[in-house]
Formats: sequence, C-alpha cells, structure tokens
Amino acid sequence: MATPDSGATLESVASAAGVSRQTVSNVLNAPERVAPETRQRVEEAIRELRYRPNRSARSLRTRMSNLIGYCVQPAAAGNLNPVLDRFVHAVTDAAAEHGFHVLLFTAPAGDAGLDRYAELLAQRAVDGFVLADTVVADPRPGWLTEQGVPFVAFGRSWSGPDRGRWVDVDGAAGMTEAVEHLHAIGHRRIAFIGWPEGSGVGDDRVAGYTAACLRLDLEPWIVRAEGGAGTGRTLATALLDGAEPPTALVCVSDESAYGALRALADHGLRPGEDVAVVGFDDTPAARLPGVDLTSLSQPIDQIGREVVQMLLDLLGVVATPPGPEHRLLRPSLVVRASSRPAGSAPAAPTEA
Amino acid sequence: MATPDSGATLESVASAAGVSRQTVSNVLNAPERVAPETRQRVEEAIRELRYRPNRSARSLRTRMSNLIGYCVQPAAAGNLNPVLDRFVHAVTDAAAEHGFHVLLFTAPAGDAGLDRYAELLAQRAVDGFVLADTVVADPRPGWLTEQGVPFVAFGRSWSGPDRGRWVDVDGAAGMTEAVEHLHAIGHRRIAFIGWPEGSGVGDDRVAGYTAACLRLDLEPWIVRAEGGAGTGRTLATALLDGAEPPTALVCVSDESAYGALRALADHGLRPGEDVAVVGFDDTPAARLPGVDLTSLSQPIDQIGREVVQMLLDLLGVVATPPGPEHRLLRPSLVVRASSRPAGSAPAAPTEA
DNA sequence: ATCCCATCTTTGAACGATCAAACGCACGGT
DNA sequence: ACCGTGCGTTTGATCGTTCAAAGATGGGAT
Repeated sequence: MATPDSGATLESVASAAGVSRQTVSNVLNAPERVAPETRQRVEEAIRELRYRPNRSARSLRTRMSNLIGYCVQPAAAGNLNPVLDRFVHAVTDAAAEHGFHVLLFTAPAGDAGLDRYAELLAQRAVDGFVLADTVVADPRPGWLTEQGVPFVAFGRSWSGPDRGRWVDVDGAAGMTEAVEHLHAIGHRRIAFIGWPEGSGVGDDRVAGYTAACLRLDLEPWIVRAEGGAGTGRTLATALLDGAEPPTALVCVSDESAYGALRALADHGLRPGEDVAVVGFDDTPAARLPGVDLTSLSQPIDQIGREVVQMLLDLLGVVATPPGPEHRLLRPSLVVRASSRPAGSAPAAPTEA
Repeated sequence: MATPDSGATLESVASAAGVSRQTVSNVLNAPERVAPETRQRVEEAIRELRYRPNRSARSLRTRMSNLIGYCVQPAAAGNLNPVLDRFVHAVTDAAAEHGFHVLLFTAPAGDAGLDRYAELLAQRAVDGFVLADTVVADPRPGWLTEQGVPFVAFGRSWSGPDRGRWVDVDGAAGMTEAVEHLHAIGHRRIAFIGWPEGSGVGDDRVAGYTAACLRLDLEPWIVRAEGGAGTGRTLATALLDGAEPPTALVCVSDESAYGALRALADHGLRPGEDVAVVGFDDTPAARLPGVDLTSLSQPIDQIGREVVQMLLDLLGVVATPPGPEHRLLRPSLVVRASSRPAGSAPAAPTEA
C-alpha cells in the first residue's frame, strides 16, 4: 500500500542517492542528460522514498500550474442532457495523460462571469481554460483572446469573428444523415421541430435538415418554438392535427423528441410504425424500453481528447505539428425503434 | 474590464504603498494587526495594481493547496441519473465561498484506484477529498482514515466499521414516506420493486418500505432483480400478471420505475389511475410530459454544502463548533400524476 | 528621567522546486 | 605538454509567499 505523504524532497532523495538536487531534478525532467548508472541509482532512491515532486514548488518556479480551468454552469433544473458531464469526464481523462488536472469553478453567465476567469489567472491558479456551452454573443472567447489566455472551446463562436480554437459537432451533417435515413426507409413528408432562429446550435441543425430536403427534392417543413419537451408536444400535436400530417418528425433535441413521442401517444399513433421520430444528443432516456428513440450521438470522448490536445499544444506541452485551429466532428446516427417499422430489422438490445 | 495578469507581487504592492512585504500580507491575512490608515493605503494599492496573491507561492509556504480532490467515475453508459453531477456543482459552489476549488481526477474503482489518491497527496496537490459513490466494501474510507487524510463522503460506509465523516440521504425515511402517501390515497396492495440484497443503498430503501408496511398493517411484497429499466419492466409485468395484482408499485430507483411504467402501458393500464408508481431520485426525465413520475428528490445542494462544511472543518479552515460526524438528510416526495388519480388535485406544472 | 509594555511594522529565513551558469574531467587534436 | 570540446554534474540564485522573531514607536506607570 502506498504511503501517501512520505515527506521526501528533492534534497532528501539527492542525499540518499549521493548526488545533487539538480541531478535528481534532471532524472525526472530531462533523463537524457544524466548518465545511465547515475540515473538508475537516483530512480531507485525515488522509488524507495516514494518521492513525488511538490506541485506548488514546481508551479511557483515554472509558472505553470498544470491545471486547466473549467466552469461548471449551474445545471438547469430538469436538464436531462448529460452531454457536458460526460465531456468533463473525457477532458479529465485526457488531461491526466499529460500530468494535468481539471480545476472546477463556477461563474455567472455573461460578462459578469469574466471576473472569475480573471481571478484565477491573476492567482496563476490555471494555465488555460476549456470552455463549454458557448452561446451566441458569448463574451469569453473574445475576452480570453484579447488577454492572450490559452483556451479551447467545445462549440463554435456563433457570432462575430471566429476567435480562438474550438472543436464542435457538425449538427448540420447529423441532421442531413437523419433525413437521408428517413428518406431511405420511405418517408417523404418529413417535418422539423426546432427552436426559434438565433440560437447557433439550432440554426446549424435546421440548416442540415434543409440542405438534405433540397438535395432529396423534398419540401422543407419547419416549425419552431422556444422550449423543451412541452413545446415539442405542442408543435407535434399541431402537425399531426393537420390535413396531411407528416410521416416523420426530425427534432432539434431529444427533449423536443420526447414531447413529440408524447404527442404521438396522444393521437394513438405508434412511433416507428405510424410516424417516425428522430432526436439529437442520444440522451440516456432515449434507450429506455418503450422509448427507443432514434437519435444522433455526439462523439464526446473524442471531443474531449481533441480539446485537451489543442490546449496542451497551445501551452507548448505537447510537441506536435501545428494542428488545425478548428475541428468539426460528425455525430453518429443511432437507429432505434422510433424510426424503424416493427420487424424491419433485428432490434438492437435496448437494455443497459 | 479586469486585466487578468497584472504581474503584481506582494513586493510591488508594498513599495507602491510605501510599506513592507509583510504588512501587505497582513492586510490580506490578518487585517486586525494593521493600523487602519495603513490598511487603507495598502488596500488602495492592491486595488490599483490588481494584485492577487500567487496561489503556488502561498501553497508552498503554508502547505495548503486550497484544492479539494474529487474523483469522477467513468459515467456508466446510459446512466440517466445526474445526481452526482449536480453534487459536484454544489460542492464547487460551496467550496468557492471559502476560497477553495475542486480538482477533478479519474481513478479505477477498488484498490487499484487508491494510487491516484496517494499520488495527489504526495504531490500535495490537494488538501483533502470528497468521496461520492461509496459502495459496499469501498476501500477508500478505511485507507484514507489510516493515512490520516481529511475526507468527507457522500454516502455511508455500508460495511465494516463506520470510518470517517459522511453525509447521506435517508432512503429508508423516503420510502416510508412514499408508502404512507400511497396508503393515504387508498392503496392497500403496495409492492416493492428492488435490487438483490447486498447493495447498501437498495437495502436501506427496502427497509424503509418494510417498516412502513408493518406500521400500516400491510403485507410487505418485495420482488428483486439486478438491473435497470428492463428489469423493472420484467418484474412489474410479472406482478401485474398475477391473480391479485398490486395497485401501487414502489421502485428502488427512477430507472426501475420507468420500466414499470412501460409494463403498465403494455397492459393498457394508466399510471396514477389504475396503478400508482413511485420512483427514487427525481431524475430529469421524471417530469417529462406523459411520464410525470412521482419520485423522491434528494436535497443535493444541501448535501454539497454540508460535505464541504465538514471537510473545511476537518481542515481547520472554518472555525465552527465541532460538528457531528454524520448527517442524514431526508429526501422529499415530489408527487406527480403517476400516483394521483386524474383530477384529484391541481396538476403541478409539468414543463421546465 | 527611566523602564516597561503594547502596538505596529520590518527583517531574515524558509517552503521545494527549476533555471542559468559554472565546474571537473576525460578525450582527441595539434 | 597544451588547449579546446563536450559530457555529466554541481552551485548559486530565484519564483512569491508566510512564519518567526526582532525592531521601532509612543504612552503610562514608577
């Protein structure tokens, strides 16, 4: 069992191995400078004393904290999309491979939150930031760029000049794939349940839907309203009550899709058989028995890895060929019963 | 707009204010030792130079990192219970009030993960830990106690001696309340859908159910199986197919409850009207339209605050009267349509 | 006038690591 | 025998803060 705090220091290891401070330091940070046999002796002493460099001391001297700041937004009550939580996990994992850790903090949205970022920087508590949940007119990318602070965002800057590096999911491509899937299984009247114009994410997704429709010679059919499941239900109800209702509903989010599914139930319609439904995000509830919602899944782990890679690149930690400023990753369509006539294909296992 | 890195140090502030290093330090850490007018002068200099103490330097000297370690478990695929994510947020918030931050790291479960804890301690990267997701035979509380490491757990130690401090939710009390609620609205055949014996959390919850049954003179009726929603569906189906089926189902988790709801639908039964269903955790999906699941909500924010309070107390940061070693908080029953005959009460708004 | 004491402030050392530069030594070329 | 060269190692200074102790100042008691 490891003893956590041996209290060993560079100096104590050095005297145990019969060398100087700096040699021990070199064994850890620049092994090639040390003669092989010396190195071995030092490494043994390190092992024996269970020495681990003191992070504060190292940070003070190198001016690097080896910490990445990440702001956790107050979780909206009833938010059933854990995509950001999975993202944090992915970032933490990827960072650990390079000796970095994630420092969490909270901040109010908008300009008011910038002070928290400034505070952490002034204290030299973090080396850079990972941003998530970037919104239209988000002040953070611009401000951080001005200040010369290293950061990478999960999510494009949806307005103004494209500042800083980012990784994002190609919502348009995802929606295009969804429409093509529905078209392939015979649907021709495919409606889109979306958010009002002006949300970057929502506009991106609807664009992919529209593009697919045009390519497939379908009439785009878009309804929009602010909100979540309740709104989805309302919009879907209106569509289904129409004279010539759609046979498939593409929804801007899983949450809207759950509302749409509810509307189907209200009408006595069976998802997948009478009307197909597709969502976006592949939230956990999508695979519940009896829900079985077809949805677009974001490659969160990969996004996390790429974000960290870019940030460490920016920090000069990993020596890679200068990578791209931006990365756009495709979501993958997970087909479940909500867009598949019963018996048309072997059902994917639905239980976790 | 705040300039993040002014580069100011104690020394530069001191010379700006015409005093010494230590006086500036005192203004920040022990203001009562400084003469009022001197203090004012120094505070002005601090403001003007936007000085913030360097965390690394402070940590090095005081041997306190002001960081709390928290291990993020790899999120089980399809986990629809974001309770831990809300918990992290609560902890982060509460810690910030005392100048502490949360440091995230990952570790494998069981003994193998202890090394990561040891590593962080040896590096003096954290001052203590917040544990979550404690399981039966969890090695962490015992090990941390042996090593004399400050920590507080969210969740009892379910086996062996009760080591260290913890805050937990009184699952038994919650289930008792659920049964009493069902009894009060007329139910007499109330079954419990649970997990196999041996999971601390599950046993606690079933105990509360059983206690309530005995007090209300009902026959306990318990079925158990490993698993989530699929299992819940199977167990509920078996119950509903019986000769004299239950009129209410109390489920060990929301996930089982979703399965149970599905089973009701399979039988053409209406939740709340034909058969009542209650879950545990009040997951976001519970409030989706058409789901409307009655469930027990954990006071996560309060738990987070209490955990931090206890930990800082242990670290000697907050000077409070010695608090209790353990805290057991009651969950609150959120009644929705799944346990309420239609029209029996004003429906709570169902949309976020 | 002297001394003591309390209050406020300053000084020197230390925390544990890395940087920059100097040092010792063996080697080969002239 | 001398010197430059390169490799491996050591030394001194430094990062920015707090601790511990010492110094300065003024007021009241003796």
